[in-house]
Amino acid sequence: MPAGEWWKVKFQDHRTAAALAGDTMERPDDTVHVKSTRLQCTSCRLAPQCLPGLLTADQAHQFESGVQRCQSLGSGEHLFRAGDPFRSLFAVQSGSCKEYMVDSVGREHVISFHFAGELMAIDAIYTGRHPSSCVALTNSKVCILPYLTLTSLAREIPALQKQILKLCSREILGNSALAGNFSAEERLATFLVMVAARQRNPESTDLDLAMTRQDMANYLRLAPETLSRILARFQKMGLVLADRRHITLLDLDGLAELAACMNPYARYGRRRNPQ
Amino acid sequence: MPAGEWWKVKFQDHRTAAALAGDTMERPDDTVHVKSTRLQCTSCRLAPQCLPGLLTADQAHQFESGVQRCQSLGSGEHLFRAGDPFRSLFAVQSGSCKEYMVDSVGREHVISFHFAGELMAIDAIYTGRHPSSCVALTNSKVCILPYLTLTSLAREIPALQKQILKLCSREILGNSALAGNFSAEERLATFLVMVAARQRNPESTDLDLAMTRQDMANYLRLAPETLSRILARFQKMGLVLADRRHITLLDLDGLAELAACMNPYARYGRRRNPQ
DNA sequence: CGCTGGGTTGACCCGCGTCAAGGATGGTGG
DNA sequence: CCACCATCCTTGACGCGGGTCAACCCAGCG
Repeated sequence: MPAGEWWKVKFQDHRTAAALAGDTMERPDDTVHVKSTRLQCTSCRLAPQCLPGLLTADQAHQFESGVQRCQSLGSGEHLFRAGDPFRSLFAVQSGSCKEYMVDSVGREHVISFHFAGELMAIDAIYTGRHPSSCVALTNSKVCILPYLTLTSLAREIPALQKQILKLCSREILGNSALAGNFSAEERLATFLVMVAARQRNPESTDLDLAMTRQDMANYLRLAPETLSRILARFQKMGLVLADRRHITLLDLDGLAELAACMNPYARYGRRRNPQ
Repeated sequence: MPAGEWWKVKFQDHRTAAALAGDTMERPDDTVHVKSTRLQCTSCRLAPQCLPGLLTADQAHQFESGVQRCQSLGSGEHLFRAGDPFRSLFAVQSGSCKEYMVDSVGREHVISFHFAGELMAIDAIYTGRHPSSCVALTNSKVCILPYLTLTSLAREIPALQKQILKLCSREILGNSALAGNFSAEERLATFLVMVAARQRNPESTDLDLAMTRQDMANYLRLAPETLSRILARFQKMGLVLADRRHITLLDLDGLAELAACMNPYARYGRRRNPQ
């Protein structure tokens, strides 16, 4: 029995639009689910932090014509589901998505949220199937990056290869920030600071969260009630101003301090106690 | 301010043998810390699941001469420390390592354990510095894979590029297994099943853990006392037989069931209720 | 021997989950 | 325009899982 066998995951077997879209990518004639209305990488303001980040204009064009197609997702629509065959990576162009798994007891575990400029489905490369499901939290646009095309292109364009690995690394880094043994308060503070750094305008301290309290709580391993209470406490402490999904961070330094400095998104040079 | 700035991590500033070893790799004349006693990839029994996994014999030779050097680590010795500049990835050849971070309050958070055949330090690619520290749990040997050499080699050998991405994916997949909102019991069960699948002989149900209960507990977000108690409970239930660091898994199916089927390492076709 | 570090066990308690009720908001239809 | 409802969010009361503290055991070792 080859070593690979032991890594197989337990799949839910759902057919989805995304699986079809994945198929589509390998057979470019079939254009179902692939909308033509799309932003060019060369004019996308997120390009610097996305895959074409390190490319010259020429390379970006090559990249674009080689791999990029775009898919529109309505709020609540699935991009792929656990068990779908893996054919493409995805990049969020606008909007935001949630990756989650449902365990055998029926509990939902939110693996990660993905905002504009972020790469999705890296965890599917290993097994060749998506271990998690991905759903749009708001109306979103997602760039489809057929994996085979992407890797062969990466061979031609070293800067692209470099960027793919960087984004894989970022994914691992980001995940580890909340994985530690932190209190509910610390996790929430970390989350807020990280989201602030990852949103479209990272200078802004205004967050418009796309996810429900339930999703946030699942991600942070909290009950939604606890989340609500801690947020209320933060507000009393003057750290934030929370109005439903609109949250204003009043004291970023205070939050970062609560976050126990484990988050890799911490703004550089903004710390209260540099020591 | 470029987007990259916001991702900078707060570094501890330690100089280590590993940092030097990293330097060494870029200046091959300096052979300090690089032992010549090393196993060839072509004769390494772990090669199939390691980086040379998909290579032909010729390619493996090319890979080997291009990048592989070996470093011996005594138990408790550090491979790198948080803040060290990133120059190389590492692969465990024998023994096992612990990656951890220490937060601002002084608590240790174990990011991951790495066993033979596994890739380390992927999380350092993004920032160019190691966010975590890595220490050998037992006497270990580690293959040093200079990053620049590795990526340029990956361009020449598509199978190598493919394998690098697969291992990155595995890393992400593995991390997410324990990240969810599981009970202490579920996390421990998942851990045991995962370690069993990852050890040298995955058929064996005998584990010789290299880490202390404290390390295990830190990794599982538990107090060592809780870990001890749950292990005792597992023993009473006939699931395991625990004698200090030697643990025999008596009922793998029972453990996998407790693990709530969220671990990607679950053995295929061994489930009690396939339904 | 005694010392040391790791592991176990028991008693107690607190952080957070659970359960339940109530409030706000937005969509839909009348 | 309002009535109605579903969904999301908040708040309070209470209980439990697992953390904390302390004592003890056990193996290894000088």
